Amino acid sequence: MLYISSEKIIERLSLYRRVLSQLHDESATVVFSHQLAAPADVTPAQVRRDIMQLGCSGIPHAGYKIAHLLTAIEDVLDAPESQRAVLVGVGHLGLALLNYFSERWRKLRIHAAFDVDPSKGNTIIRGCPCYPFEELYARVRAWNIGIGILTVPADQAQAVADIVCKAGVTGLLNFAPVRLTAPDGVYVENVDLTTSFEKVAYYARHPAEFKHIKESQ
Amino acid sequence: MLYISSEKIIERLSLYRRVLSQLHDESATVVFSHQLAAPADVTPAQVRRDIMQLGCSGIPHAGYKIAHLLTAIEDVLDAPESQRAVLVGVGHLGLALLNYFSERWRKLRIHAAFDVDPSKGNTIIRGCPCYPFEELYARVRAWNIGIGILTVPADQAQAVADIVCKAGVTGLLNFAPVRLTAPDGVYVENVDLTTSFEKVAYYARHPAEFKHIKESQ
DNA sequence: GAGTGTGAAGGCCTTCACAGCT
DNA sequence: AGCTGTGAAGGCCTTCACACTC
Repeated sequence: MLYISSEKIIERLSLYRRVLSQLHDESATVVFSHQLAAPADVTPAQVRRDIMQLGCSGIPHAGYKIAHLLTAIEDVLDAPESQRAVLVGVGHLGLALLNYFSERWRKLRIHAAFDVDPSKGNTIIRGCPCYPFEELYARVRAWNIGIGILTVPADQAQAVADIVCKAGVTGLLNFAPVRLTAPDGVYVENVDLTTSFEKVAYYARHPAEFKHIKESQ
Repeated sequence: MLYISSEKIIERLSLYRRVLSQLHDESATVVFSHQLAAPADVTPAQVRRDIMQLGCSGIPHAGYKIAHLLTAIEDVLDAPESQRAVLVGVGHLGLALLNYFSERWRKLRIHAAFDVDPSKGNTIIRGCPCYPFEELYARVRAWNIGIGILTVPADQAQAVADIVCKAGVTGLLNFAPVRLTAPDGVYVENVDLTTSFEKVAYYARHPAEFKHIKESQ
C-alpha cells in the first residue's frame, strides 16, 4: 500500500484518473505526460513526477501504459473493500450529490441520506434510502461509516458535524458556508461556494491578474 | 483600487469577510489576528500579512477595527458597481445555487438562468428569471454579463462554455467534471465534486497523513 | 527524434522571531 | 503583558535542463 503525503497530488491523481478512464474507454493503451498535463493545468514534468511517486515507469518515446496507471491510482485512491458515506440534508444540493454519486463508483458511495423533514423519512431517493434525522447517530455508528457529507444550512452544520464525528466518521465533506471544528483525526474538506463565486468574480474583473496561470499549458 | 496577486489571498479574504461580518452583526468593533486565523486554518502571522497587503493597520494590543477591515476587503472583492452572472443548467445543483446566491449579495448576483427544458423557459425561479437555452448567447451579450456558472452535464459543458465565452464572459464557474478549455483572458474556476469526494475518502482512511494540517490551529 | 527520469534550481507561500507600540 | 509589523528563514511545490532510452 502506497501513501501519498501531499494533498495536491491526491487532487491531481483524481484528475488524471478521469482522463485515463476516458482514454481507456476510447480503446487507447498508452498515454504521454503532456496528454495528462493539459487537462490538469500542470506541466508535463509535474505529471512525470507524480507518476514517479506512484511507482510507475514509462517507456521513453512510447509513454505510459494506461492500464498500469489506472491500477496504480486505484491502489492509492480507492479503499481496498468499499467505502461508504452518509449525506445529511436532502435539499437541492443533497439531491444533486445523490444524482452525481449514484452508482458511479463501486468502491465509494453514498450509503444513506438523512433529513429533518419527516416526509422524506423512510423513502428511497435515487436508489439511496433516506432516514429521519433522529436516526443519524445510531445508524452511522452501527454501519461503521467513515464519511459524512454535510448539505445542511449553515446554522446546523456544526451540530451535525458533532453528531457524525461522535458516531465515528473520520472525514467530512462540508458544503455549508461555515468553518467547522472537528476532533483531531477527522479530516474536513470544505467546498465553499461563496468563496468560489467571489473568486471568479474577482478574476473576471481583473483578467490580467492570472496570466501566469494560463501560460502553464 | 488595490490589486492582489495571489489566489490564496483572495480565498482567505473571502473567509475573513465572513467571520468579520458575523462579528460585526454581534456588535463587536475590534478583532485580533488569532480570531481570524482559527476559522481560516492559518496562523495569526498569516492573517497579519494578509491585512498588511490590504493596506490596513491595527493597534498593538487592541487588534484591528472590524469596520476598516470590512471596507478594505470590499474594495478588493466587490465590483465598484455590481456584477452579474448567468447560470446555465437548472437541475438540482442549479436550483441549489439559485437559492444560495439569491439576494444575499447586492453587488454580485445571478441575473438570469437558462435551461434546455422548454417547461422552464420564461418562468421565474427563486426570483431569478429563467430563459430558453437558445437565447443564451444573445442575452449574455446584450446584458454584457461577465460570469458564467455552468451546472450542466459533463458532455455539454464545453459547448456551453464556448457560447458564453464568445458572448463575452471573462469568468467561468464550472461544476461539470470536465476540464474546460477557454480563450486567453477567461478565468476558469473548477468546483470538482468528484475530486473533493475522493480526497475526503482518502484522508478518512489515512487519518495520520494530515496531522500537520490540524496542528496549524 | 521524441519522450521519460530526476538532480538541481527557482519561486511562492508560510512561519519564525523579535522589535516596537500601548 | 500582549498584540501588531515585518525582515529573515524555512519548506513545499513546481519547473528547468539534460542525460538516458527506445
